[in-house]
Amino acid sequence: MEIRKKEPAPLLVVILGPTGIGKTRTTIELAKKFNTEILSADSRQFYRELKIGTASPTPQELSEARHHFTGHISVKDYYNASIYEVQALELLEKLFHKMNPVFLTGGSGLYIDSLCNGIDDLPHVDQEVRKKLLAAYIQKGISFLREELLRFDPLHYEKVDLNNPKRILKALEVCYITGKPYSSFLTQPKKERGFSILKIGLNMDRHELYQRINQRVDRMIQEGLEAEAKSLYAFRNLNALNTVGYKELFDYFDGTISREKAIELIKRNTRHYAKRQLTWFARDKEIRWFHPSENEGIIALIRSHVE
RNA sequence: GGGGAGAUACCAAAGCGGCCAACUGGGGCAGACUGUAAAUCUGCUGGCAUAUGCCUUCGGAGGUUCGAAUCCUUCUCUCCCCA
Repeated sequence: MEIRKKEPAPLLVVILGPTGIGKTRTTIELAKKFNTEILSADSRQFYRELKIGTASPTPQELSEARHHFTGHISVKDYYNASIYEVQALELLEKLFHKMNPVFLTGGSGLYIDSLCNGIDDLPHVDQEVRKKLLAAYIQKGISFLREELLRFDPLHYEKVDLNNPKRILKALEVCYITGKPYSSFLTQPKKERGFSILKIGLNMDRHELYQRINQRVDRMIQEGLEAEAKSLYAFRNLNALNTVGYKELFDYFDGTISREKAIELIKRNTRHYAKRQLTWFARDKEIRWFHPSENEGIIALIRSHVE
């Protein structure tokens, strides 16, 4: 029998890193070089109404390389990492027929992970159940959530952060809907993907990064972030607007804080966010780290993986 | 020139004789995180030590006291009011 040479698996190159590090620019250059396209893994650039404040790729940048998952949904839509996993996987399969590698870039660790490793299947959210739970929490406090969780899912109770209402709320939601413990839906094994993955992390000296972030916020203000936020003020209670760059300006519009204070807070909160991203990425040992200026090294590494 | 208020750790700000290495907030640092994640949550933050602990701090210098960030004297500086 003839042994056929196995088709090499297509490659997904993930360009990740903290906000403001220069992922967009770097990835566009790479996409041009490899004549391919880009998927975004930035949970806020998904929203088409959010442009300036999320540093979404500009029309000019979009014309340089084809992007996916930027502005594909509205702030009014419900979305999560699982939906993203399904959609991104579907798209990737199509793209790999025509090109290789394909780039993925963004800073949302959870979304990157759910595409790379998979995320467990959970029942769909029931808005009614969710509302009731939230109301109960607001009325009775977190101790109520803890008691409920202990009753419905003692296993998960042992593991969750009992100070974090969001975590408990999510778990209870699933318990209520299915009548089964939330933890029973959590199956550790990593999902197999039909492509290989190369993770490239971009990072630099912390002070340098923070300076870039501060400057970028000033630029956003110059580019009209305030007007953008104003136009979205009506949606301020939506989760998608619970976003750095918008929530602070909403407070300013309310008269709670000064304009200067709002800008200062945007800078600080962006810095905090960048740190959280770095903490998330730090535990992923597969990431190969580079300074954004190390183009040659990055290209060489990708080449060696594409063959 | 006269009168008053104050100087506390990176910043702001409590403490006003022992329970103070010093409340609290901010900032900074570190961390957790399987679903609206740019969200949500946690810890540390004078130095050394795994820790009991030890060492150096509350503008400077003296003093009172068993014991001071806290009381007294004095010096320096800041702020406010009247000239």
